[in-house]
Amino acid sequence: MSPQNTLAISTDVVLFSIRNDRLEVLLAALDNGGWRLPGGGMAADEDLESSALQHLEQQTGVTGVYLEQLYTFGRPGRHPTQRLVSVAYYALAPDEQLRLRERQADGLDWFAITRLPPLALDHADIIAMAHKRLAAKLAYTTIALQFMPERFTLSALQSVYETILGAALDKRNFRKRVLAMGCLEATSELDRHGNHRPARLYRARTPGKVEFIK
Amino acid sequence: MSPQNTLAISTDVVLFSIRNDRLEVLLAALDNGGWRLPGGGMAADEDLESSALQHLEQQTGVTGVYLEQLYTFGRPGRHPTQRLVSVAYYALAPDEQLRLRERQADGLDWFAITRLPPLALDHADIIAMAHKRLAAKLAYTTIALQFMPERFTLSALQSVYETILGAALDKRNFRKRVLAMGCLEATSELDRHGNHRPARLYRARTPGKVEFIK
DNA sequence: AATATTAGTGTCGTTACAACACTATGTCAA
DNA sequence: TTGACATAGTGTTGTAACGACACTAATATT
Repeated sequence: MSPQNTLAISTDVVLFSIRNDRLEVLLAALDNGGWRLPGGGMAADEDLESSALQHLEQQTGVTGVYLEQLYTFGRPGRHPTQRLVSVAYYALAPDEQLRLRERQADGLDWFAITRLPPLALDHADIIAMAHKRLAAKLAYTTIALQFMPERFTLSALQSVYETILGAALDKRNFRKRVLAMGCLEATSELDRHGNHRPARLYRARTPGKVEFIK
Repeated sequence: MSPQNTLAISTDVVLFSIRNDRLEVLLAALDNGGWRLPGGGMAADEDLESSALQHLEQQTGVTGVYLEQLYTFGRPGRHPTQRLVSVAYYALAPDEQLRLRERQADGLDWFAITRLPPLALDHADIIAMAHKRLAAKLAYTTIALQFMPERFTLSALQSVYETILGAALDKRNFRKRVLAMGCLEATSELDRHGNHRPARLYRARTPGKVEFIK
C-alpha cells in the first residue's frame, strides 16, 4: 500500500472552557511552531468516544469532561501523507476542574476562540464548527451548565452566557428564564467573598445531562 | 492483520421520503431475509459525502437528494468480522423524484418508519437517530422543503408537516407561519385536479438550501 | 457608622402564538 | 344551466411569553 492508501482514523477533541471571561480552547504545540487539537489515532479495539477521551487524558491530563460527537472530517488530501479520517468531538468543562488536572502543562496552552494560532490540517475548521454548534445549543439546551462547577451562583451562570453570546443580559429576565427551565436547585449554602452581599449557591438537578428546553 | 484488526470505513444513507401519507425509508434486501441501509465501503481516494452519494446511486439509482451527515458509529463489535466504522448520512427527496429514478427496484423496498423489518448491524439505531434528528430540525429549519417537488401547494406542504409530526395543524396558522419564514415564493400557476377550486403553486426561493428560522 | 459592592426582586407594555368559521372557485352530474 | 360537492383561501381576538426597566438587601471594609 502506498502511504496515500493507508487508511487511518483519528479522534480529535475541541476542549472549551471559560477563562478570563472569554471562551477558550486547549491546544497542543507542534514542533514547527504551529498548534493542533488534542487527539490521535484510534486503536483497533477501542470505541471512538473512548479514544477521544483517552488521548485527551494522555496529552493533557484532563478527565471527567462532557463530550459530544461533532462531525467526521474525511476529505482526501486533508492530511499530506495518508488518508486520514478524523472523528471530531467537542468537550466542555468548568475552569476549576481543569486547573487541577492539567498535568503536562508544557506544550499545552489555552487560546481565546477569537485569537487562534496557526493550526494543523483543517483543525481551524473543526474549531469553527464546534464553536458554532456550541453557540446554537446554548439557545435550546442546558449545555451551559457543563461549564459550571458543582455549585455556582446565578451571577456566575449569567456571566457564562454573556461570554459565549458576547452580549449583556438583563439580570431579572435571565434569572426568571433559567429558573423556569426547572433544572436548577437552590442549595442552602451561600457564596461569601468580597465586601458585598453573599450569593445563594445553586446546583444542577441532573449534572451530567444536557436537556432540551421548551 | 487479523480480520478484527482490519479497519474499514463505510458510509450508510438513511433515505427518507413521504409516501402514502407516511414517512418511509428505503432499504436493501440481504440474502438472509434481513434488510440494510444503502451504503458500503469508502474508497481510499474518495470523499465521505461522495462515497455516500455514489453507493446510493449504484444501489438504488437515486440521485439529486439532499444529504446531511448524521453521526459516526464505531463501537468495536458492531460488525462480526471486522472493525467497521460507519459514517451515517441521511437524505431527503420528494417522492416524485424517486419514482423516476429507482431503477434496481428488486432487492429494494420502502418501509414505514413505524414498521421496520429486521435490520443488519446497528442500522435500526441509525434510522432511529436519523428520525429523531429530522423531527427536531423540522421545528427550527426549512428542511421540510426538501420533501417537496419544484412546485407545490401549501396544502401539500402542510400535509408533509402533519405526516412527520403525526398531528393535525391549523390551516390558517400554518399558512401564516410558513409564509412569514420568507423562503416561499408564489408562482402564477395553479394546480388543477379534482372537482374543486385549484390551488396556487409555490416554490422555494433557495431550493437546495436549508435555512434556520427565527 | 458610613461607604462600597454585588445579590436579589416585580410590574407593565408589547409581541408572538393558538383558537376559531366562513366565503371562493373550480369540477361534475343531473 | 344549475345545483351539489370538494378543496382553497382568508382575519380577528384572546392569551401567554418576553423584554424593558429601578430599587432594596446584605455583607465587608474603612
